[in-house]
Amino acid sequence: MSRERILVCVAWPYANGDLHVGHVAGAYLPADIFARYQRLKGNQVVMVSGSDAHGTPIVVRAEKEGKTPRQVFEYFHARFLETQKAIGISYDLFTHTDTRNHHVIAQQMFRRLLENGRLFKAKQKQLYSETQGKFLPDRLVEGTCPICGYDKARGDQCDNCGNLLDATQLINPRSRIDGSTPIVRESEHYFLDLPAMREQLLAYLSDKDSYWRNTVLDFSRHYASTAEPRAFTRDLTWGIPVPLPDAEGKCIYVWYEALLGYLTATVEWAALSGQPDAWQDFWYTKDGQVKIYNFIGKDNILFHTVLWPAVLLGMGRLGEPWDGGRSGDTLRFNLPYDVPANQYLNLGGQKFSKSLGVSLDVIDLADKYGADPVRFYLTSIMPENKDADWSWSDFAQRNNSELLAKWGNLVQRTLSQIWRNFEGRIPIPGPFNESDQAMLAQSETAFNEVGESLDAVRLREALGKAMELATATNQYLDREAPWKAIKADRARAATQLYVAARVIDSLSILLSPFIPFTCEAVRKQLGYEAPLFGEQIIDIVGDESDRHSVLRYDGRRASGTWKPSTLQPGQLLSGEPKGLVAKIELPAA
RNA sequence: GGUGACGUAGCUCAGUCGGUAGAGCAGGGGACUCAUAAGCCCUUGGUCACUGGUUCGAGUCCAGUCGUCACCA
Repeated sequence: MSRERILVCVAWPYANGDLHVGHVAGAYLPADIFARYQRLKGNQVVMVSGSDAHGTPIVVRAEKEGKTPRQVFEYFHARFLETQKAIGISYDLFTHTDTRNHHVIAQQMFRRLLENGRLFKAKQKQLYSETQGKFLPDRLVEGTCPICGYDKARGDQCDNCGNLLDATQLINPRSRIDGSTPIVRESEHYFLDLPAMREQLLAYLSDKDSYWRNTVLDFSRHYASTAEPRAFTRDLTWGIPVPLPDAEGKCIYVWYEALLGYLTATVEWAALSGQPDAWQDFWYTKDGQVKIYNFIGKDNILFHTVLWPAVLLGMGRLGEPWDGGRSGDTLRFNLPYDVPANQYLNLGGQKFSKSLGVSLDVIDLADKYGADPVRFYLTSIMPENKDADWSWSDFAQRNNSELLAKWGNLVQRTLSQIWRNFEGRIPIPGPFNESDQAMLAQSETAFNEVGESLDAVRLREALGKAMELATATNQYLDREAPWKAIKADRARAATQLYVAARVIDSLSILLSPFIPFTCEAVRKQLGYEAPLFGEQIIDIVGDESDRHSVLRYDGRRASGTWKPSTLQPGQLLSGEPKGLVAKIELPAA
């Protein structure tokens, strides 16, 4: 198997509120499962994301709380780091969009698109506040909805009828800051020339039928074929300034610079790794061995399947300062290989909503129940094809009857017999009979079968296949009954328990992308020293004017490989086996 | 309003090229006892959202209706 390069790009959380399990189920967890699997396969994996630091909602929140936008985003950024570490999302780099690196490259992106004729200037009508002397962002205006008549519609959307609006459509508009009446004024902006790129985009989408999700592809094609120009800049105070002398007060539209984060985070990762050019292996190399995956929620599909490819195509090749002087005219960026977008996770039938208090704090859950029970449940209901719903009783039930009863108990019953009867050492097996061989063979083919589902990013299915092997192992034990054999034929019992332990060893790999903490613990019990995966570290990087905290992955000690167990007879267990998974008892509702 | 997706057992989901529905969990029964009363064996559950159409035959194709969701206007 040749070594592939896999770039796992994960949606950038917007730093104006905490993460909830919906975010985790939708993007971060699937990305992590996939990245862990690819690492086990021996591929070169880089997984990047970061906090989206700019934009109006952060400014609004800051004004409300009497803080600066920077204080707001830094507060949430720090919490994002803790949250994702707690739930075990193994980013190679989780950074943010207010770094010097990101600013520099974002402005370069703008210049490249302009030079390549992909941006053009046009006038746009916007609401302007005379009392404040600035253009008002759409969501800072309210007025009467022209569609339903609701009198508190926001400039971007009416909360009553749900229709999206243009602020200039509002009847009797007023500023949400001071209540004054804004006037309509023209503002000049840059637009991304999507019509000019329709053909190129459709060509990009033309060979995805065999593996893209059907919720993603048709939708994207339709949009690509009809796409109109889209604003690329905004009148904003908190963002990355348009790098032109006549563009005072204008910033790059937050959406685009956040997308660019996939590239800039890879660049930053490379620099932090001491191989400043290594990012090019992922974004430039055209050897057919690079695959870029974008893990996102369904609301972001078009941005990733159409707009981001358009930007990448539009940049064509890179100029200074990040191409190392190596790029030629024919080079262009690699585009996303797959965009396995998930649907939404709801909570008790309701959408997650910070303002309505419909939320589940991830750190809380991880503290209370452990990361793996949460990961296990979220994977088994992962909204791959349709919206899913978090249910507390289902969470407890799946934990107790599947994670604990099937997997945890399998480990416990096997290891405790070994501990008690074989002095805590993996027993030395005799000859394998047909039943033993079938059991071992099943555990070996499971690597292909589970791997096939993981490669196709069908994670629920992959977990299901791995759990089938756990069931088969329980069946093997019941069939063989080593607790009986131990009385009559100790050598036979040794073989049976060896086989079971070896399959458990394999299972600890097969399940590890999903429930890494539990699997690491099993391996420790089995007597292994080296961990399967590396460690996540919260780190402070950058020089004085660019200091920022990030989440990194240190994979130096990682030893896991996606291969069947070769468990050594005689290996000493680490101690008396004790339960891996706690039972979840919910208070009666 | 436009585009697209989804709606299958109490719950979570499979159903490939159309041939009167499957799994796991829950529920019911049983034999065992190594194990966190877990595991194993057997088993009860479905007008496949609705209405029409094509077909010898449709969960599976077509049209429409309803419901849910996302994006776009």
